[in-house]
Amino acid sequence: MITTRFAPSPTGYLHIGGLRTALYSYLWARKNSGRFLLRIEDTDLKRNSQEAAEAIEKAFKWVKLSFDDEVVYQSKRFDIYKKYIKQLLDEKKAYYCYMSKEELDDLRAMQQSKKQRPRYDGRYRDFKGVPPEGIEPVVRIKAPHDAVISFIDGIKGEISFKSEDILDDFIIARADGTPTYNFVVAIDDALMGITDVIRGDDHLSNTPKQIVIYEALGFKIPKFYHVPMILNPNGKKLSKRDGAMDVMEYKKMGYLPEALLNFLVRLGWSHGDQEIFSFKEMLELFDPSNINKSASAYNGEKLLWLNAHYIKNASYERIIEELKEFNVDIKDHDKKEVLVDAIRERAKTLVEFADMANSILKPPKQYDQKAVKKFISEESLEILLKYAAFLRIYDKKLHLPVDFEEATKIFMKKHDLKMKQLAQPVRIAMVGSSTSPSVYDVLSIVTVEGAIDRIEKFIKYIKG
RNA sequence: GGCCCGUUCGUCUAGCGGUUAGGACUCCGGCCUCUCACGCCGGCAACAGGGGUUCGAGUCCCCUACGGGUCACCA
Repeated sequence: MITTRFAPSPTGYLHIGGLRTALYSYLWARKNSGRFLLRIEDTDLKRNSQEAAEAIEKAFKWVKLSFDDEVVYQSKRFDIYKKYIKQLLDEKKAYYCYMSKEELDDLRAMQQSKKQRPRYDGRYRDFKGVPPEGIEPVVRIKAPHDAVISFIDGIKGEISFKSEDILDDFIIARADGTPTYNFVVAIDDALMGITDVIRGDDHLSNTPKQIVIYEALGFKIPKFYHVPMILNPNGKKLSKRDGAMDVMEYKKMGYLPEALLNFLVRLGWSHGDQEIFSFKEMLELFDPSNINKSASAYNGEKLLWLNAHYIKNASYERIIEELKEFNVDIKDHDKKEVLVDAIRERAKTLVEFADMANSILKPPKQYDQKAVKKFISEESLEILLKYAAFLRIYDKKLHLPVDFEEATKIFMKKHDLKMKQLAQPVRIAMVGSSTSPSVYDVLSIVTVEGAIDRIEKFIKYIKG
């Protein structure tokens, strides 16, 4: 069975890079009928994690990714880590180091001045003497000396490090007794039964350290997949300054979660030429072995296009429900289907959708001056007046867009008018601008009574 | 700086020794049309550079350049 995990440190929100690796982990586990777990990496007691963890879970709820089992908080597992620290100490695989922070800093400074790689010199590795007074020791692990640590990365292939290049006897427990990151990650991944670790490739160089822990403790080493980072549109590292790092921001901006997920799954992964993936298809087709080796730049245009696609194809119920979040409630409107269909082809986000809906639902507060100048004349006002009178006669028979279309054709024929001559003035009177969905759709939603009101109001405005 | 990883249109990518290097987004034309969109048709646009290996290289190897990651008693 495959078990994967998402292990964020609680920084306050879930960002899109995190969501992507989480999605990959989720897909891979669920595709194989395995488990997908959440672990909060909050060993640094200075930070508060409860709120952050809740924010993260809220974001996952929005995109409908779910976790198995209980959420694991590292801050609640210190007893477990202590046990393993003791074990390593007892087995002489780790040792107390009494070097003070100042001494360490001095050592590092000296090494750097000699252009050497800063590293612990192992002075307490085989220390047998009397420990210095007044120093709380840290615990260091005995890292192998002349070894090559290599593993097969599921994305990048074989990766190997020489221990002399990257390893020293790194700290596994701080002076205050709390364990450090690379130590707890290895322990938790092992104890939680994680078989496949899918994470950002910024962790690539942590991997050999974690392998040292796995080996010291006799744990089975999982399969690693190091996913390349997401870059901003300029090809630089994605940061808060690029905006919309927080997944929940996308909700506020009117994105559908399936669009975000589709966007993210395709960023760095592909299945031939396919662009659109339903959740079911992702589950069927995803395989981490064809994740790209190189970083991908974030391209908002494509996300917008995907969002438009999902809006176009969403059910009425879905859109009506989503629109409530943006203060548009058309659940009881008798022309709600006409309205949704009129807008779904035009709106790229739910925010735009709501704006467009309001522009039809509510009488215009102002009229676009350019449009008025271009399309409104004495003659067109005359036409509008006649059209209003005409609509009044047909009143009871006009409901659906086709009703308006048929009636309007009669009107145009009677007055020898072209569609263009009528449509633009009507449009301006209805919504205040020269762009909108089909006038028949608008008329149907506005109703005859509303249309007459708007025409009268518009004429009053022009004359007045 | 050491170590590690990467490099196909502007962007996301297909390609797994023989292709007119394909698709998608963006952009530009055209069609449709009551406007705006949608849709449809068409177009612009790429193998970082240099050496090898091979009958043949975007695909394999090496070097260079460029980009990124990482080197904590942070995670």
